[in-house]
Amino acid sequence: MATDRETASRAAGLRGAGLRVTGPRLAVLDVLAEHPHATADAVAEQVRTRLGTVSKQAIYDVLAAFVAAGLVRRIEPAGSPARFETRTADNHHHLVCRACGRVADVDCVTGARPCLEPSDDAGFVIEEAEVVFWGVCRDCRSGDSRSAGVPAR
Amino acid sequence: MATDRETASRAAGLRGAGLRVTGPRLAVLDVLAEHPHATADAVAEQVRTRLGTVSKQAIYDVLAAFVAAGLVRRIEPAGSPARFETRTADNHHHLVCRACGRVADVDCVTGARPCLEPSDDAGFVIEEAEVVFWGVCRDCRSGDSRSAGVPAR
DNA sequence: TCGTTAAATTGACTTGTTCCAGAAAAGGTG
DNA sequence: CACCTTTTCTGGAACAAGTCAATTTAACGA
Repeated sequence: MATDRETASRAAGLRGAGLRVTGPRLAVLDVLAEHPHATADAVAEQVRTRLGTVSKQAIYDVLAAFVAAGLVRRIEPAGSPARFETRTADNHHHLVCRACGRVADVDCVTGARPCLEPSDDAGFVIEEAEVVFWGVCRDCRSGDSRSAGVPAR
Repeated sequence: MATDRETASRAAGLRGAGLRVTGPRLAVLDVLAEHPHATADAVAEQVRTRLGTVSKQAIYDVLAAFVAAGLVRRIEPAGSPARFETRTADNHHHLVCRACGRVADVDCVTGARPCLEPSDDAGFVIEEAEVVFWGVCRDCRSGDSRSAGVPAR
């Protein structure tokens, strides 16, 4: 749950991005601050613990608006539903657990976007390099299975 | 369409992987040789031009068997259905067009897998680093829209 | 406080993929 | 060649994630 201070700063952020300030929007930002890399479903669930009934559509709309406004970044590791995070300023990358789907952030090795250049661009104009490190997290190695998180497909 | 020679070598490859040699399997390999990065749907369509009726399930079964045997690699760029390619030996990467979804290969800059190491592994054991370069391909920049390929979502 | 317009609601729908069952057809082995 | 097993078939049903469309509700500037 957010403090008044946090809420005020989020509301300002929304206005700054030209978006109206509404309960669902503040709640989504709050949820993402607490649970980075949450799926749309997980966001909906958490928003509902704060506000009561909120439609699935509202969640998708809010997330889409945030992504369009650059307030939220959407990542979509293979075999996982889309995940959302508020860390957008830097061009960081992700570690994804093959067993449980857990996602962790890694700072970009080189700093500025696109951070990596292809050896041959095949005529493409490159905007961004996305790096995903696939592996197995600590919990899935030791406890094996039934660890927290969504199982990978 | 494959030459007899190609077909023979593919059949040998299947046997080597402990898989039976069947029409649909050879056809899928043939299609993937001609159309790297094809989606399951596109593979099905092309296989049907070669063999007539082939069920969607057969295609999914064949692709899954190939992926399990390491003969085919499955990639899943955000916003696109899964795509399949036969280039599995090297750890190369991909360029994806944000406008039309087209995928192109890029050789790995560093060579051996995992080719990149995270600055902090957060307790994960890293197996592989996947790099996706997002950009806009030549056709989508010039002709704009209606270029070949599947439009990105 | 009012009107404009963005946002939320509801519920059906699409897409990509998987699973299921039983029957038919191949492949490889002896 | 005959047999056993794997693979494929038809066809459907189910799935999860996400989208569309029409209507109602609410934010915020005038």
